[in-house]
Amino acid sequence: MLKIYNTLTGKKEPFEPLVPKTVRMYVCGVTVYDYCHIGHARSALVFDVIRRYLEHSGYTVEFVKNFTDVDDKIIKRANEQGVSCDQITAKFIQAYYDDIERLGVRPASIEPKATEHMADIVRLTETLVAKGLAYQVDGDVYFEVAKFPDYGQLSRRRLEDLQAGARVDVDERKRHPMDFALWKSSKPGEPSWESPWGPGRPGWHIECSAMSIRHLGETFDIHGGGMDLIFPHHENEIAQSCGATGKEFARYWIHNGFVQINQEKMSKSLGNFFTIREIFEKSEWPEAETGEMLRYFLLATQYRGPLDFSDQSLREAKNAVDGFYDLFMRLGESDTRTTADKDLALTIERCRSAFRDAMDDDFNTPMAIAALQGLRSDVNKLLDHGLSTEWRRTARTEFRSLGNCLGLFQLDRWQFNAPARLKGAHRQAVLEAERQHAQAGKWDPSYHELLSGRSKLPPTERSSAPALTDEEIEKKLVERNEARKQKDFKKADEIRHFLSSCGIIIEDKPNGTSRWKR
RNA sequence: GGCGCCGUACCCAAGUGGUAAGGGAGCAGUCUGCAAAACUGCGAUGCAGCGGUUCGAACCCGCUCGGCGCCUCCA
Repeated sequence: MLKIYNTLTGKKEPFEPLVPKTVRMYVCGVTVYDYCHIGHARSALVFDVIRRYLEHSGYTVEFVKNFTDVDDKIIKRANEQGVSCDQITAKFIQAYYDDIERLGVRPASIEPKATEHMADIVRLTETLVAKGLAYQVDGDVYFEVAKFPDYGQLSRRRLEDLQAGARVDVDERKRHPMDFALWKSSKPGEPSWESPWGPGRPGWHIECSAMSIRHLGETFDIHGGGMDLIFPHHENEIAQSCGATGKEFARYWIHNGFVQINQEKMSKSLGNFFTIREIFEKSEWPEAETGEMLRYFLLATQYRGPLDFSDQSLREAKNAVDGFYDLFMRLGESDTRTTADKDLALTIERCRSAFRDAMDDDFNTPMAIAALQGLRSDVNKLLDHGLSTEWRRTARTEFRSLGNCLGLFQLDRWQFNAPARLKGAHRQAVLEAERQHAQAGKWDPSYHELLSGRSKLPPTERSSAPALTDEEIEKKLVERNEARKQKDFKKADEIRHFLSSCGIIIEDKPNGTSRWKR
């Protein structure tokens, strides 16, 4: 039984959708005026995983995630850059897709834009005015919070506690300081739409009410977003939507915690800000591996808690994922032994059950990952005892299936954290091999720093090392194993060190053959 | 001033009343020509501190300390 922590009640509650087997879910996407940072990534990822798990659990998920493409910040940005609002929003919507795709976030079922729902927005505003919950002042329309008795239920605030005007000047025309704009008259040069109150544009919150009601109905199951949206955004959405329809709006409210840097919220004013594309640009690993590493990192913390971002945590995540792909490599090899075959089914069943328990408990991804780690360890043991090719395939399939809920373990090839794994005498030998290559002018010696333990995400210098093709590597491997057979270990080691200095790790198998990895 | 969150081993991180999951890093060992992988073992008598409730508390209550967020735009 799935339980979800509901912000509205402050409790974990059993989840029962309004319509059996179907979940209708709305998530506040982004306001498109800038590149996405890791915080946006976390939010997108959290709800992507929730959606995936609901589907895995047998639900059909109608998942709506919006773009807010009319907004003060967009107008401001457009004016700064001397371009139109459309140009700004088009650019950053595309950037959003680019970034989020690299993280393996699946597109929502419907991704509506505010600008495409003006009729809905105007109609909703008219309804609120007609019901006496909103009033017009000049060309603006405000929602009157005092007319909505439940105002503050989501954020657990009383109207009297809200010290409006403490940090910003109160508009004298408003009846209550907390009244908020549904419709704003537009100044010359600003984007505007016709309305009964004159040309204008929607306020910040109304578009989400309009779009969610349009695509999911007046009452739906899940509404989500970042913690910071609880107030005022979601509070106001509830007031508008319930006020207009007289019905319950969203039934379960889910909010994800912040990404922090050194215990502080990321923000532009603090300058502690990482965009998604920045992470990819700085990563020393290929795109797919970087995406999965980031994903693992973001899911290794429960979605409601704060999450501190650091290079070290990111590297730890990479190492952890490497461990899984080490296993997948073994699972890809054939074996005729069958000793452990009979135990695999039970092992898998245990993991499935633990995984389900974890995810059912308010999407506890760290616990779910622990279950997968358990399976990794168990399967490695079975592999030592002897697992047939067929059952190896079964095990790999299981990792794919469960991993798919988290968006992990879908890759066929994986580039390992090779240089970081080298230790001791071997590392010295590799450094020496590399030094010789550098002297011979083969590649940039700055690669040294990569090998000798760097602490920051380095600029990608790997590209300056000789890139060997698979065929070249295979050829070297044959050469080396021939040497080993002849007991010419000096030559064998030279080849090993050469390959290591190119970022290739060789692992010898008991039968005299070897596997390699990047 | 109001509302709320966080503090668990070297690091990350579960656990929210029944006697501290998991991972990463580290150390030791098995295996191995070397190396890597894998496996085995080690690692918090204690969960910021102090009180209280309880047969029993990391979990409940109170206070204190430290850090953070929201109340203006923000994932």
